[in-house]
Amino acid sequence: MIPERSLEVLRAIVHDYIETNQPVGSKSLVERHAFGVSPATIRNDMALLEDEKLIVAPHTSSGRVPTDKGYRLFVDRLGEVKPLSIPERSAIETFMQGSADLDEVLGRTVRLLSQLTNQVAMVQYPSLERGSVKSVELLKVDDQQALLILVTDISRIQQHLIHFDRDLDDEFVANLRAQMVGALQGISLSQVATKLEDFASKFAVNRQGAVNLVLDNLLEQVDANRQDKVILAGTANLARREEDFKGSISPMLEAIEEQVVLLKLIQEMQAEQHGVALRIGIENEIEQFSTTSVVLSGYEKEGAEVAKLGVLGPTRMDYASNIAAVRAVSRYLTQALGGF
Amino acid sequence: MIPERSLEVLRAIVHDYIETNQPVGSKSLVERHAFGVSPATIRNDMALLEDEKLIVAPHTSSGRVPTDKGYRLFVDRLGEVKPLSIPERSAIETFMQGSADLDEVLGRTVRLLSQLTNQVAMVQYPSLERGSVKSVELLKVDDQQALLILVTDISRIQQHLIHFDRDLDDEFVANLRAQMVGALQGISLSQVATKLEDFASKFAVNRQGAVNLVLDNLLEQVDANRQDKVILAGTANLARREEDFKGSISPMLEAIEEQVVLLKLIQEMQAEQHGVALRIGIENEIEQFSTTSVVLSGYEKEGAEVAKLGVLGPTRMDYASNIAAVRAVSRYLTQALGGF
DNA sequence: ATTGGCACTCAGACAGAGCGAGTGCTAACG
DNA sequence: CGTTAGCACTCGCTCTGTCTGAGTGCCAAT
Repeated sequence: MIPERSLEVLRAIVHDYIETNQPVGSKSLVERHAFGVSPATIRNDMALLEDEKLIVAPHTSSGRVPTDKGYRLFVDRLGEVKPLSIPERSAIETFMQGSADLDEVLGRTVRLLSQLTNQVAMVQYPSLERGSVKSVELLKVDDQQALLILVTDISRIQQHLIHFDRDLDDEFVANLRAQMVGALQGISLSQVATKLEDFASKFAVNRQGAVNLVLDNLLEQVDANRQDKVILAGTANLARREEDFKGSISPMLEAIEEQVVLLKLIQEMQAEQHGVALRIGIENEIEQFSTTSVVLSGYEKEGAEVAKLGVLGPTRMDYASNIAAVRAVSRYLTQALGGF
Repeated sequence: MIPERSLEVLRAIVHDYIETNQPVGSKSLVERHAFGVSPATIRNDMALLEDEKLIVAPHTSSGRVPTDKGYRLFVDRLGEVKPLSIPERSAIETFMQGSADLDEVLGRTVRLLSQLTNQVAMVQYPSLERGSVKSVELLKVDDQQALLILVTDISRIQQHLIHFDRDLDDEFVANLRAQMVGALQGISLSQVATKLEDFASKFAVNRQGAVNLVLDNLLEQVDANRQDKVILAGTANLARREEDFKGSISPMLEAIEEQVVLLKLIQEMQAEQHGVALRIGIENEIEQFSTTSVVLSGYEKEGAEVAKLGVLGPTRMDYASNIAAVRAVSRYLTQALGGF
């Protein structure tokens, strides 16, 4: 429906606007891109694009700026994904090297991603919905305290110190531990709650208080696994590109600080093409993000997607390279997680 | 040396400027504060204060603004610490309630402090320089992996998963664990390294590789304890008060994201009066913070200061209430830590 | 020491002019 | 019929000049 050349014009507008941050006019357009036609012709095309709400003029008789819809068309049909440069690739590789535990890997990943894109980067912790219990431990630390440890199969380890109101005896601790291991080892996290229902009844009545205390803690840890978490890096990049956001950036900073908001956002977004999910400006239902775009991609562990990672920045962003970066980093992360 | 009334004038200037964010002039000053003298008199006093570099006129013939030196004199000699309001106190108390482990307590604390002050709040993790080993555990997780756990007396718990290149046998693990517990339990963190020097030689030669792997991990954890960490909240408050910062806020956001910079800052600052350390504007040697003030206070565990907490904001901040808030929160935190 | 008076300064608000980039329309062209 | 040149027009910017008001410093009088 929209003629080929008009689409080329749109591509050129998006390109130039991202580069210069100025509304782009017909004349400069023909100067910078060899269209082989005159400005007047381009103007006709631009009028068409404006009718389609793909571009808009900030004020009468100024150049045009892509709308959210324009960006959308651009990424869906026009933007090739820029492959990463060699230095970028090697940066990723050195960054990922020699990381040990999950926290560290994810921490590095998020910083890497923010450096690569100059945007705010976010990495969601693996959801352990489908995870399973690898091992449970109960360690007596001193007379009234014990450490409960839960290791899941994605090598996430959590521990929690439990205070008892009576002294613990070794035998009881050992017994309780053995029972828990027996009941839980290998089962999936979602089944833990049901599996533990009658658990306390196996113990002497005067012990049940302590047993339940431990079980409550355990369930809390399982729940903490289910309830996701996001880490961020590069918040300063928001401020650096403040001109790109209409109003002030403080509502956005606030929203970003709210885990809940971010998680909701991440939850809602589903991958489109290239295995990448993208929301542009107003497409985000969240009001604070109406001038930002979000690029997300899932990453995997043992063939199954466990969580997402991506960047958040102004709608006027370099989609081609950001999408490429997010995709590449998610692949490297998947690869790194394979090692666990 | 500076007459009493001139100091009163300075106090009034600081007060009004903090409130209005406008350079304050002689006329409005006599209107808002019952000095009982005419504007002309105040002008003489202001000229004096200007000679002393306590205030400065942004441009010829405008009102005056306190200099960093002026703020300094203000807090040192003039500002009474505002006691917190009842709602504020109860907010602190409910906030602190029902927190379990250290991470959670500190997390709540930092958010509380940022809400209370409307500034960027920071809480340093307890330095374990003087901490000691409460217990060490080594748990076999599967054939080739074991979990090394270090519990210190401030109830900070760290764990790390170790991969071995050969299968582990239970006996070896139990033995190694017992040896480590025997050697380390109760000794201070700073002594761990020396204590372990000859440790590996007690084991069979073909085991020493594995032993050293574990020991290296352990030392790493001890080191991680020494190397401090800071958590932040309320970064959005920076953006909200952007007018207060000369240039852009992005260099500051960057500096804040750099743990190293913050830690250096915290390290350098020493408590002055009221048990609170204060750096105003240019007093911070760190360039990015030359338009910000930092209020810090130590918090304690078992009578000894273990780390610091505080806020960071524009030099034009309400020192009286911020100092009060930092002090109060640090006390409540000290109290909360007593429970561990 | 304090005060009233006065001349002076300067940032900020306001208005008008000129510029220039860019547009939409129309008529001519291949 | 798509393309183009020409042209009148629009409107945001920038520059300039003017005015205003808050505020100052100084001086002579109290």
